[in-house]
Amino acid sequence: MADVTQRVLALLATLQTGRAFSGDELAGRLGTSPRTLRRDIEKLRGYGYPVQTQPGPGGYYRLSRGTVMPPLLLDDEEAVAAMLGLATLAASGSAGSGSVDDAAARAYGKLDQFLPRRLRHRVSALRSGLEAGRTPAPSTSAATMSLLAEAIAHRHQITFRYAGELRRVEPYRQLHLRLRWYLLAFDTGRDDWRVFRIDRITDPVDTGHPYAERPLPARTGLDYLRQGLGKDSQRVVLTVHAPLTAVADALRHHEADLTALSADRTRAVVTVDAWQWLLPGLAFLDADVVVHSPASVRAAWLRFTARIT
Amino acid sequence: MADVTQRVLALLATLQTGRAFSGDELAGRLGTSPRTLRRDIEKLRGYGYPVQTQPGPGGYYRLSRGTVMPPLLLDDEEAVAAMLGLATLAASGSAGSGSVDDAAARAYGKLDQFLPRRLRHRVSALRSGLEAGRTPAPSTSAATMSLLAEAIAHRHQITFRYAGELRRVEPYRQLHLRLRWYLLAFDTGRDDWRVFRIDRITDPVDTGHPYAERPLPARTGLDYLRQGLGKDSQRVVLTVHAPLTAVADALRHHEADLTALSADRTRAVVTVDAWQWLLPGLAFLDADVVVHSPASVRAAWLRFTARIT
DNA sequence: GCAGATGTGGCCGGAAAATGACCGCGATTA
DNA sequence: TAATCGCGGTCATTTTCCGGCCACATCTGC
Repeated sequence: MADVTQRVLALLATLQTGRAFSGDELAGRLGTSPRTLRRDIEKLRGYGYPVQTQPGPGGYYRLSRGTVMPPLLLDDEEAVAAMLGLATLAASGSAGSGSVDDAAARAYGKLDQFLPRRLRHRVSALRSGLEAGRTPAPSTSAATMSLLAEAIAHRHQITFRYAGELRRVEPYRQLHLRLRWYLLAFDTGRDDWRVFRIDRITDPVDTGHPYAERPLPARTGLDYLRQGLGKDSQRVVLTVHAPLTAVADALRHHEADLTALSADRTRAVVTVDAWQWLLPGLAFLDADVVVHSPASVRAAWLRFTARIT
Repeated sequence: MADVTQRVLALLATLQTGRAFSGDELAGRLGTSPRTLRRDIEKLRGYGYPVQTQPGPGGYYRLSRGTVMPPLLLDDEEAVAAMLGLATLAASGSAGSGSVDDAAARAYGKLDQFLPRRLRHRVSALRSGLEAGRTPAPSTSAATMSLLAEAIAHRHQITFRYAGELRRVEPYRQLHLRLRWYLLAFDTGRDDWRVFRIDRITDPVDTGHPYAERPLPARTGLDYLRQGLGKDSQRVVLTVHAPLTAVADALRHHEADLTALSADRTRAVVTVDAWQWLLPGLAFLDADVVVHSPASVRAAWLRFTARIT
């Protein structure tokens, strides 16, 4: 890709996903050197796109929210991904009327109308050859998510019923973690931050009442959610003698942070409620495993292995 | 404005209005010569943008999107579902370059370009309020899925490498089950039906060689897959050094037949798909366990304990 | 507080692309 | 039939781009 324009377009498309990317990662994706990437970023800034950066370890580039984009096209892979996304979403949940899975199933049926003609045959081929099994997951209402999104964008307080109680909150983010959707909000009644499961929210109402934005309680909403979910859980550090991809597969149901130590050794930092849940995945993986910390898990682990021999 | 990228971006923005522009007008707006404008248009076409032109008096350039694609097909819920589907898909996987999750992330960033104007603000509100955490999962290549889809649609035999071996198969369905994608195909080498994990398929090639369709081995592909996954269920016999009631509790999720050998020793005959699933229950139980049969499980069990110490 | 990771931007020289001018061609319209 | 307007080849010149290198600033984790 020795074409600046195309590279900048790709850079925009990548940044627009909202994720943060490290310089090396972006340079790798765009097939160019870090130096050139910096120049491209600089160029984007020159055009008025607000690219945030953060130096230091864990540094990143990220596009500020809510900026206007030039028209970007879906390439073939992206079109395929769109279909798959809808297919998998349609397969998760209860298919109740008004649920996102239901809407996804409908959208899945007609998305090809939106795609460039060149891709239509490909997408229809994809559709005719797919079968998706239902993955039981909490079913979320599309209308609720949409209402929440609007309220977040306009900084409007909302009220809703949750576990029988009426709440009034300032909504900040909708978070997706482990197949579930959560709402991060400041609960004006409790005067503190709270995370709600969106599938349990009923009767949401946008009060239209504006609120002043507060700083997030953590660097990102997900960090806060993880902290909360992780209260009762532990970070287990292990080394597995298997390639990263294999480990990712084995631990796909867990919250894991993986690092490749070498081609066939992987360091995993897994957050789990109980170390016992790690066992099946590791057993299926059939690879040597060493637990490093915490000491309590290490001890329990050794005790267990002693007991089952 | 001696900057190609900026000029092309401006050109895109101008054309996005939907109006038709004459070459001279565009060249004037962009402050360049008609020749260069033509080159820019050519470049846009190269990127896939459908720019219509018309020679002769009253000739023009125009972006054809909007007239060709009726953008009113998705209702609000469906648009939301599409975004969520992409966000979910983008969050699952390892984000390797070329994987579907990566493509989904990019598509997620661009989808609003394809929605009716009425929905754009809604979708961009949704996007700016979303954060999705990564769920480590096997990463599937979008290109592979797409190739498989084409082959299925055209009933072409394909070859690919799987676990080191070269296979030649007649592809029938791509199946999604429990966060994984599978290919149901008739393996001409083995002369039988087989299910392959798509993330483990490499070097797929559409041979172009047609095949005659066979009846599926089950009512649906998923049925067959489920049968296959459950085919290996076996009776595992073990002795646990714990009271029967405790064992019953630990194995409550399994199909188990228990006998009290003594007050604190219990014989269990459990039917499971895979012995690995027994591990958490036994680990929570925290008691000595001995596996008696089958021999294969006993061997695997010992192997596992050796590996995790 | 220090070490290391990561973004920043200046500089350099060779390589590559962009530019505008000119031209003949073909399609379209009046 | 003639005028208009997009198309694209060629060419010499100018401009930009690229990647490597470096010194520096900033931030995190220990």
